[in-house]
Amino acid sequence: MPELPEVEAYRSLAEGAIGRLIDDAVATDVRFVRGRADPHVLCDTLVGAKFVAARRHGKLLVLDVEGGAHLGVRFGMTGRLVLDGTVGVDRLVYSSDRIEPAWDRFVVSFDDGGQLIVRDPRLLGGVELDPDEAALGPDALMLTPAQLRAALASSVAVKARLMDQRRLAGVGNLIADEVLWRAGLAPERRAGSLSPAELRRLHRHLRATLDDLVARGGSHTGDLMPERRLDGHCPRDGALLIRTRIGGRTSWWCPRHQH
DNA sequence: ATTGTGGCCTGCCCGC
DNA sequence: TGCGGGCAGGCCACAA
Repeated sequence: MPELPEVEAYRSLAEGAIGRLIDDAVATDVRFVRGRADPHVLCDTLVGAKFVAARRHGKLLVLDVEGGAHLGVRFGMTGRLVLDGTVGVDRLVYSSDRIEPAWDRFVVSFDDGGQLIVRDPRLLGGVELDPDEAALGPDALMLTPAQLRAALASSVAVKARLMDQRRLAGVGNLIADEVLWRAGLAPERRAGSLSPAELRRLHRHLRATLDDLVARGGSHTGDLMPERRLDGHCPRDGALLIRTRIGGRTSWWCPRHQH
């Protein structure tokens, strides 16, 4: 599902929309428009303007609009970005590869005939005018060791804390499992109980894993991913993986080397 | 303030 | 062959 690597790919794709005159914007399903702004106001803000930048903050894509407005795009777990017919990410776990016109929830048309489309079979994603970026923690890809330590100052399970977008932004369920597996830390560990050495290890693995998965092209390309299933075994030591529920999410981890 | 829980949304897969 | 139930998880509203 779209975690940081997918949204980074979407951001890169969206750079191709910068500087082009927008002559139409349509929210085909009003439920896809989030936040306080009226759908018509949001669309009217775009028409006649241009995007001037494509940024990413965690899993939030922000398209800066000429004149000072910001268009926030969230992808939920099944959302795709399409620019001029090019899909941002080839394969999306848990989503469908079929093409249904009804799944095009938000369509921006340019005067050159091209289109920027947010496609989402389910409506878990959405677009929002001037999203509250301050509510998001520091981006996981730029996180310093001190910021990680601050984000984990809690008695909550370390995995739940890693996925809390207000503490650090960009880590979802699959990447949280992958990072903790690589770092050898049990997801159930209290976040605040990590020793300085463990914090350092986790920080290194977080950065390395994100770089790795961005390069490989998706959050589902982790080494643990193929074994996140019934009867799955640890790719490192062969132990039978444990399945538990942490922070409301299914978690797979190795009881032999994750402590 | 912090933390936990349930609901939203719907394609897909499994068992009957 | 069709059908219904359960599952997937990002995000938000709400409760304690």
